[in-house]
Amino acid sequence: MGATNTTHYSDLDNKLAAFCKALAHPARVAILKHVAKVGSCICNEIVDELPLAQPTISQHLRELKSLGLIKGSVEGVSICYCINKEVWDEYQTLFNNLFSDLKPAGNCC
Amino acid sequence: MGATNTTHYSDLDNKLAAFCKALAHPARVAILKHVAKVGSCICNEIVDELPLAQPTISQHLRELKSLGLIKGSVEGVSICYCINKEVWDEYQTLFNNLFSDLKPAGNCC
DNA sequence: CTCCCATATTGCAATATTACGATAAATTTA
DNA sequence: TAAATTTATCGTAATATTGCAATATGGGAG
Repeated sequence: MGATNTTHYSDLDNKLAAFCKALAHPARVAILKHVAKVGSCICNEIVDELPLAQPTISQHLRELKSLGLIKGSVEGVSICYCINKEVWDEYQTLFNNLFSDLKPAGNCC
Repeated sequence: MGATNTTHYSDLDNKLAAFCKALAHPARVAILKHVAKVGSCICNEIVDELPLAQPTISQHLRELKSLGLIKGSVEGVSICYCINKEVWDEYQTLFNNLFSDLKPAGNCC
C-alpha cells in the first residue's frame, strides 16, 4: 500500500485531489506566491528566498510544472518561470464548484 | 528526510498547505461530497459507498475531522458526520485570496 | 449481564514524499 | 576550447501516507 488507488473515483475528484496534492506543501505555496509577486519571471532567486537546497527547489518546480500550474522557458543561462493563468482559471472554477457543493449542507450536529 | 519542515514558512502558507493536504486524496474529496449530498448526517454508509475498508474510511474521517472540515457527534450506536460550515467559509476566503494573488501575474513566457 | 452493532485504534507492509550531496547537461562568457 | 553559471537528474536516507486485518471500545437490545 502507500499508493493511492485512483481507479474507483470520479475524474473530477481525482483532478481536485491531484491539484491539492500539488499545493500540499508550504514550499510550493511559497514558490507560487513568489513567482506571482515577482511578476514576469525568475530563476534561482527562489533558492535564495526559501530555506531549501537547489535540487529540492527544482523537484518542487517539477511537480508544479507537471500539473501545468507554472510554465518555464529557457532564458539564456537561466529559466523563466511564470504562472500558467489558463490552468489556474480552470482550477478556480473546480474549487468554486466544490465550495458550492459543500456549503449548502450546513450544520446538522 | 520525508518530513516537511514548516518552521520557515508563513502561517498562511502552512495553513493553506495543510488544508490542501487534507483534500489531496480522492477518497477524502468523495467523502466530503457524500456527506454534503446526504445532507444532514451519515455513518458507515461511506464504507458502502467507497471501495475502501472500514478502518481506512475511519482514518480518512479522522484527518478531515482533525482539521475541523467535518464534525462528528454520537447519534445512538452510530456517529453523525457533517460539514463544518464555519471552517469552510474560512478556507474559501483563504483560497479566494490565493487565486487573487496568483492570477494577476499573467503569462510572461 | 451478555450479545451485537458501529466506529476507533493498533500493528504492519507497501509505496510515496521530502530533502540533499554529487553529478550531469546546457549555455554563456572568456 | 575551457571555465563558469544555472538548472536538472540520480542516488539515497529519513519519514509520511495508504490500506487492511485484527482487535478494542462504547453503546443499544435482549
